Amino acid sequence: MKNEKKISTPVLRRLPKYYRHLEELSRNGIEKISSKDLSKLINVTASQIRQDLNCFGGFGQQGYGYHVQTLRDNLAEILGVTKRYTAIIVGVGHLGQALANHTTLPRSGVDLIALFDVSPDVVGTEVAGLTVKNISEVNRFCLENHVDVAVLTLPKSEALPVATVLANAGVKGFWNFTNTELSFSGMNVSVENVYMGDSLMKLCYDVQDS
Amino acid sequence: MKNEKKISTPVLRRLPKYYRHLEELSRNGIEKISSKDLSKLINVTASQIRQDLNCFGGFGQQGYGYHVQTLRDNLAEILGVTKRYTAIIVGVGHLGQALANHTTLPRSGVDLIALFDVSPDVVGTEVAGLTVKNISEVNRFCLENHVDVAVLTLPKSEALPVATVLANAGVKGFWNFTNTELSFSGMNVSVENVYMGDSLMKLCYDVQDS
DNA sequence: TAGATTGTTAATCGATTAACAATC
DNA sequence: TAGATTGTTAATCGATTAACAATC
Repeated sequence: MKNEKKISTPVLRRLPKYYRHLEELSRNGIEKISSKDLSKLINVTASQIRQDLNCFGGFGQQGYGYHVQTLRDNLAEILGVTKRYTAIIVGVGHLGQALANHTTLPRSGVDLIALFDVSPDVVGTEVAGLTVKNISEVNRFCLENHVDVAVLTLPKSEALPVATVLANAGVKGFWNFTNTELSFSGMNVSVENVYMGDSLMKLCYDVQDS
Repeated sequence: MKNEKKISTPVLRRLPKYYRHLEELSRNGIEKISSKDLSKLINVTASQIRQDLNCFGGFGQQGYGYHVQTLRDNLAEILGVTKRYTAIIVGVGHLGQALANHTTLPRSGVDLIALFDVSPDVVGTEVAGLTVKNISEVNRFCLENHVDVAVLTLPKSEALPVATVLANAGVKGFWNFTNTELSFSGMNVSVENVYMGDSLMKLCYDVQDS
């Protein structure tokens, strides 16, 4: 749908960061910013910022810099944050509940429309304004409703079987907190893994001999 | 304290992944594995696995492969997972509570010893077996107790000021969930940022035109 | 016009992959 | 010994940085 030039992952991973900072600048009423000033602010070289942004076209103006609001809006557009997505959370433990109540989902344009769990202790309770459904209903739910994204916050062992069901029922993206390598051969499904434990281990490594 | 050869970040970031999989292999009673087989399992080239591991010394054996348990133990040692760390959580909202109750901390050898918050609704309540303390006590607490790591799950605006206090009180590592660029000039403090929102945006990007 | 700063090309750097000799 | 697979060097690839001409 967009510019057919393939964007590299490193570039893509930096876009949200740019967007975050531009949002803040915009909120603070800053009108323009040069790649040099932005560079200082976010710890990325000016050269890289310009290089990255130019993957998507010339958003700046020579001799002036970048118009903050315009650039922010363009990034929002590119990232697809302006679109609406629907999501379900599968596994309503502590983490699932936290994400249900967090601002992260809505801030990316993602509407939470249902939560699922196995445990009778949780099913039927209300979380983030929604009644938690039984996992047994998840397949039908996804077939009957358009679900873009599934947030996987369930036990490791259940991750792959459940995700397979969901992918077959039309779910296009998985936000995966289960520390499992998911793979859907040739199914045009996106997976974004969040390995919180890995991040903590890296921190422990850094801390241990300091 | 360890081999002085500086290890590159990309390598370091893969180690937890290796460790995770070796743990699982070990749990499943697998005794040996070749870089080739491991490669298939975790989606990293065999060449890279060997290259990475050799940063730390020869853990394998020609013609045989790697002894799973030995390699796992070595990685645990390198990552520092066998050591004990103490941690506090600052900001006991949904995410803070989730992390307090999660297995992530203990699995890296991190003991949660205190939680802090500002809100009178939360202070004094019990979370994960600990009574939430008032944030006003955090400075003294860190001076009086050895605190290795602070988990930052508080509002963005409070992140930097609070972290500065903590760093001055001897905290060596920050597991930062606040979407803020923390920086401590020349203070030998490690920061590990978890940008969950960025990850979700990347997912939205991938999903949008599929 | 002069100054600033982009867009973009070229140079550098580092990370990944390939290849193979060493060796179990 | 022959087969397998590592440890390690060399080749490739890609990403980052530097430089500068274009231009506002």
